[in-house]
Amino acid sequence: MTAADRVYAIIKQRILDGQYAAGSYVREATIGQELELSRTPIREALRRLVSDGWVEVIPHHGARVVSWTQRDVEEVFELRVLLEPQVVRRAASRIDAPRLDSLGELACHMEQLCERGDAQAIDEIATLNDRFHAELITAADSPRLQRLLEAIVQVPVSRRSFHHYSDEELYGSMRHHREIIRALAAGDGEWAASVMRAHILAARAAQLHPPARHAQQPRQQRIRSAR
Amino acid sequence: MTAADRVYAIIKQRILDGQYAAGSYVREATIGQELELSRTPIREALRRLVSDGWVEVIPHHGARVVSWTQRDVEEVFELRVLLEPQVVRRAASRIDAPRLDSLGELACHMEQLCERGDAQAIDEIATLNDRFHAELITAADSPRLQRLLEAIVQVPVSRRSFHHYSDEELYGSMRHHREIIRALAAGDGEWAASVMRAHILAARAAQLHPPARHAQQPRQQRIRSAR
DNA sequence: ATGAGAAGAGTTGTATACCATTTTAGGTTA
DNA sequence: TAACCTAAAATGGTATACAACTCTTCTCAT
Repeated sequence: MTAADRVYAIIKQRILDGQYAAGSYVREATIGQELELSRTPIREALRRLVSDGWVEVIPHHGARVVSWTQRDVEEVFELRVLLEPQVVRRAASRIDAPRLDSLGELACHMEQLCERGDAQAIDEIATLNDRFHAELITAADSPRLQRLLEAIVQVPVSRRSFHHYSDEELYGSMRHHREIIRALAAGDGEWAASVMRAHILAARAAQLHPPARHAQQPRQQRIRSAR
Repeated sequence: MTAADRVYAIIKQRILDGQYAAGSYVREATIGQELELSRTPIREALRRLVSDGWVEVIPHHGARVVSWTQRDVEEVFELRVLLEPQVVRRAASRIDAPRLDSLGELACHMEQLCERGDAQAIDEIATLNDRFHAELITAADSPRLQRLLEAIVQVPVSRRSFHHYSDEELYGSMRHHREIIRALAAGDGEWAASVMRAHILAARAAQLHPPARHAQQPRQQRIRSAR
């Protein structure tokens, strides 16, 4: 692992932690002194962060942590609604039994974590959910599709989205996972794509309209205790 | 504009021109001497070209211009079929009169060039077609959608595709342009998206199955003289 | 008081140098 | 002939010095 790799990981982590706030500048010299490195590896790390969409460079002025507006989030969901169904549409005719089993285990593990329901469990669900989608992308076997999705699905958004979920939304998400697996096992790409589309649209609804949940809170409680 | 930006643009252009053939190596030292620059900006440009998918790096050996397989072309069309309709779906509710006029002029100009039909005219059509799509993307007003399309629509493919067109396919393409404009003028995103989808699928058919044209050559001639 | 313009600080952009690593080609030896 | 060794060539990674640019601030004339 090179110094540039480490710098890349460190800066990215600090952006995720909120240590580097959106809109603030990441100074090459500052990081360099702190990590006792020259500007060269820092620059390379910053360029990679730019191409990954984490920071933007203003020529001769600096690298700024990107700010996410509501509009940005909507744009990403709009594209995910197109691309993620395509992932499973392709995967349906290409996935093999071992990977299906692997998906099943991930779904099972996520469901168990759902039962716990605490904040840490939510975090773990988010991690497993990422792996679930990553498995699907691998099964889809389309490097370009993978690249496009990696380019737009920024972890800070997807990671936090689970915390916005109501119990109903969370369990709905788990049911989607199961149904996607069934559709893939059946080799039915359109079925899988439809479920995935619903899956993404549900995520968007939870992300964009969290206040609506409050009015339904009592009903969710009933559903939760009913399981 | 920095030197690295210029190098990036120059190398990309040379790949498009065919000056740097697929599979050939882009040597840092060679470009550096030619443009009278050090390796630093060249390296930066090459890294960006790698992350944009134009070249690939063989460790310790060099940066090679990527070769396009039939599968790559299919992958790109598969993604364009998803993304380009989304462009006009968005544009339908956002486009203004001046831009509609501009699209009309481009369509008009392309149709005139169709009448000529020589190789140079085809080249000019390809250029105008690129501008047509670029106008649509601007009207769609989605930076991410634009970025994704720029990332996958490698011009060497789209540029040459028109030369594969039969007359029938070429005129069909022109009719698509007109119908897209009509749909946009009507503010009907789904109509526009459907036509665009057909537009891309037609392009794919022309690109992937050029031999099929030969059997129809006489009929095409008739159609051409019939207009 | 206000606007234009210049100077300065701060920051990035580029050149150059150094050594490590790897590949490749060529030559040597058994 | 085949295996091995060696040297050249190219990139990979980093450090350092200097050039160029941007933005701010201060001055000065109106």
